[in-house]
Amino acid sequence: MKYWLMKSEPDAYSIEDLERDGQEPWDGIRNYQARNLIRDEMSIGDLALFYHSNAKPPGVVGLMKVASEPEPDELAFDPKSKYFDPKSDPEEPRWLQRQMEFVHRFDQMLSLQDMKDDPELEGMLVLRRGQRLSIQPVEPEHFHYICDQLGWEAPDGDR
DNA sequence: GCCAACGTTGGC
DNA sequence: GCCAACGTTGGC
Repeated sequence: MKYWLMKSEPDAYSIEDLERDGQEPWDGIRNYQARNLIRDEMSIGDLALFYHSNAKPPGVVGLMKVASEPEPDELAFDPKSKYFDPKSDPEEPRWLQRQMEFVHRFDQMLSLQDMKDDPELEGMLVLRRGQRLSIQPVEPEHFHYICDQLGWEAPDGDR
């Protein structure tokens, strides 16, 4: 199993929204590096940290898991969508999404500042200045450490 | 609102 | 293939 960190602006889609919806297509990815990760590297059942970006403060707020194989991102075909991409051919979709399933909302957020202040989390991509990738791989040690900090115990088999 | 860090585009 | 211009992300 691999571990991920996935960003969303809470104004657009928050952990509260995912808790309510249960499952949501993670669409609107328009970066090739992120697309390649969801296409090639993710597997069903992988766990992801839900990260609120552009928030006050930004940070990790919950957990979700990958709940589908890659699917075409239909927004790319919709001229009315802000994610419309005329270069994405429905016969060979350029942009992909995964269904993401709600797992847990932490009682407390682990803010970006908290993470920067913790030497245990040194090296995490999200801490790199100017790092904009909206889907990032997370080291298992970092993932489990964060869950421990937030009082969430992984089910048997997750570690 | 500012700006650093990139990714993308397009002229050449 | 190079690179300048431009656009976006996202912390602050």
